[in-house]
Amino acid sequence: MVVDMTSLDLIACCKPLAADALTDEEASATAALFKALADPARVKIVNLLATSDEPVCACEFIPALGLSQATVSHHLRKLTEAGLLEREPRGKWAYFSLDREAAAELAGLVDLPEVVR
Amino acid sequence: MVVDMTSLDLIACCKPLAADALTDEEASATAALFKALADPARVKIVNLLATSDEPVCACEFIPALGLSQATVSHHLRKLTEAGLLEREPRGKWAYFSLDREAAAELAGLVDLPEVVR
DNA sequence: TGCACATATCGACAAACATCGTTACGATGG
DNA sequence: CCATCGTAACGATGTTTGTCGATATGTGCA
Repeated sequence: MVVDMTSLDLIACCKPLAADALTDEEASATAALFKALADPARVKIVNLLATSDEPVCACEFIPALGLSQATVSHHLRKLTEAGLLEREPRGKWAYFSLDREAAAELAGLVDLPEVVR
Repeated sequence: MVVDMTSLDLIACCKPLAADALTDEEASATAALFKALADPARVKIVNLLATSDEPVCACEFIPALGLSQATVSHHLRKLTEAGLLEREPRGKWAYFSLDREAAAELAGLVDLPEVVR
């Protein structure tokens, strides 16, 4: 996208923005985290895990969410890939728990007050 | 999806989940907020606004994001609809600023420590 | 009034996504 | 070893979403 910059007379409406803006990579990484939570089913999963002090069996989410086993597995995968969940196999069951560190990182992201200077 | 429930011997792997789970409406509302931020361009917009103590002209975002005017307008609309941005027309320009109240609400959402009990 | 400009909206298109039935993988228990 | 059961992966399908060019709307200015 090449723009004709031969004249400078188009700068009229406002002052330059902050110089320390997010890079493409930072913005994409942040968006990926939010994307992992951008679904009601995944919000419920995180909520259920946040209110449980013990890992939760995958089978619990199926009735709790009212979705098929395949769909629940899909959502658990998305959250795990995003780093928000930890997966712990126990025999033939899979137990999931919140990655508290990732949750803290997420909390730091939206903690704007410090960013506001 | 009708399941044969004539016997109860399938309850074996874990204990019941917390009773105070999110409702469908709560989960959807929360997901909608995250969905608004689930895009790198929108993350950048919020970041730029968070680091500016004054409203920012819409035209600033076009070079900052490297996207077309139509696309930038689309993203600003999404964020505004989600309640995260405030739109203020000034003559033929449109100025945007962060809705600090909505940002605080978002911060409260991911502030898990209290939910962890 | 009419032109120039900033922004919003429309229509279209490709990519990503949620959902599910089915199948494959692994572990348990007889 | 075989049958069973829980979970993950595959393939398909309908929906949503990001992107852009073109057009419409609306404002300021000569």
